Amino acid sequence: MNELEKNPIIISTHNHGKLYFAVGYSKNNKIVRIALPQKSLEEAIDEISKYHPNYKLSDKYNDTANKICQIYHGVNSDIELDQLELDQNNSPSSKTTIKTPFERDVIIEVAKIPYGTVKTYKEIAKSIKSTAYRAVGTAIGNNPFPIVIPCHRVIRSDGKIGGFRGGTPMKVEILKKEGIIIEELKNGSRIIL
DNA sequence: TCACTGGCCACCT
DNA sequence: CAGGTGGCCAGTG
Repeated sequence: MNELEKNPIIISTHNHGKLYFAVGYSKNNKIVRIALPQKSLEEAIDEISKYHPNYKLSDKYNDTANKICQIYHGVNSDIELDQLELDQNNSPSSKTTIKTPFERDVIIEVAKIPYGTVKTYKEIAKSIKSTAYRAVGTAIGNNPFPIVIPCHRVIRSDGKIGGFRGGTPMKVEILKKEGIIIEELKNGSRIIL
């Protein structure tokens, strides 16, 4: 048990229409986890508390939660990487934010994808000098910072959308809001490059 | 150590 | 284009 384990994280939330957003902060002012939008406040909080059961609610970081909401809705904005806790040694929970160097490399690479553009899982793998395409997908699936780390901008090599923790439809929705043209096919949607 | 499991890829009908 | 198959490779238990 490290010292941080005793300290609760702080969860702030934001509501927009029927969607609830939540963000978890460690004591040293770093984001440790972000929740994809949920249909209720409880669910949004739970998305974070299940990884960090020791938490307190606060409005301290409501502005961040609001910003995450805006990014979700296609506003071209970003949150600096240094606001995120990317060091697995600093995790306030035994369920760490980023578990391995591989995951960290993937997350950092995905962070570089500009607004309104996409990259493939294969390209991400190549960028980090790896051929582990599938592992890249898994790592992105475990991304603790959805929306802020734009995992929705990573698609399959054949142009199809690929998976998303919040469901492929949500991924499609965010991409459309960023201005990406998507054609509907019988067996799923496809990006028009 | 071993057997699985994936937000995948390439190739084949 | 739509399915199916084998092959990858990092994590997990």
